[in-house]
Amino acid sequence: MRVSELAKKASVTAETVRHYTRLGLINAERDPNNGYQLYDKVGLQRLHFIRQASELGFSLKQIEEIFQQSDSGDSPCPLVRDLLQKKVPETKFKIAQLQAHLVKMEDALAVWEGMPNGAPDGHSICCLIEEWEGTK
Amino acid sequence: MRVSELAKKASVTAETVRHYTRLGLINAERDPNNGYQLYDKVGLQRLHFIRQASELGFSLKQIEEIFQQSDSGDSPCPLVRDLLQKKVPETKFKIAQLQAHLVKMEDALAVWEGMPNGAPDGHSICCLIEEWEGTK
DNA sequence: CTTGACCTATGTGCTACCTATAGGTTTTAC
DNA sequence: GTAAAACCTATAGGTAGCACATAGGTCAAG
Repeated sequence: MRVSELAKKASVTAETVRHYTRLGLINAERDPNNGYQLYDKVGLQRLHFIRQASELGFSLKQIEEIFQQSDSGDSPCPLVRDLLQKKVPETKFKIAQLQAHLVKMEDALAVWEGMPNGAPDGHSICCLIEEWEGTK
Repeated sequence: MRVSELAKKASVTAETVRHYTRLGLINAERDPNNGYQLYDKVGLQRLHFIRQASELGFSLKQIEEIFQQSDSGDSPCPLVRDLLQKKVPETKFKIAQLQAHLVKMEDALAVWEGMPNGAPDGHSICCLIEEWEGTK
């Protein structure tokens, strides 16, 4: 099958399929007549896999590593477990950061509630930000 | 003062200062002798502002808009309020997504707890991911 | 035989910088 | 006085994961 057909089956754009193909994550053969990319079942399987793994937060680079493992005959499962276990605390950290971030924003908005809009006087840019000390 | 000195005062790298300068967020004069960038108090003030605003989640593009407002003599404060108010729900959404993400990962790890590492058999890549249907 | 849907490769854009290259300048130390 | 260390410059390319635009070739239907 060709890019569009494969793309539809996995609910992604044809560009995405080409992107993965360029990165070597999916193999394709060339139609000798017109140079079109031709994909098979394995391509579809890999595409599904990529999507699943992406959803779990794996980067395309990590997915490439996983493929390399399995292509070279080793079980990638331990690698996958390992990667995921590292990702959990990372994600927790990101969430904590965003939440701190959110608090800062809501805090700033609350503090600004009673403050006037300063006209630019050549000394300050926006009093709202400059007089906000950062709530730690 | 020169890049490095300015950078130190704001605890950023010299490259970051150059980046902001290239984007036109900070103005610098040239030393006619050697072509070095020379910054003044205003540059430092702007740099501090950029960092504060970044911490609040503003993009450099938005910061540029804020500067344009204040440079053209208008108070940027309403713009700042507006931008921040839009940012709050966006951040909440991102947090929710990451949390859903986290749940997926922990879920997967829990399910995999009792599963064996499949050796690649030419049909599956990593049973852990493939047999994981996505917890919706 | 033309139209429209499909395919190709290449290159650019997005964010906020970081790193590398290759070279000129200034300061410090001996 | 000079040589090394520390500093500066510009340009280009890398990062993640595609989306989009360009310019063109291919193919099925009417």
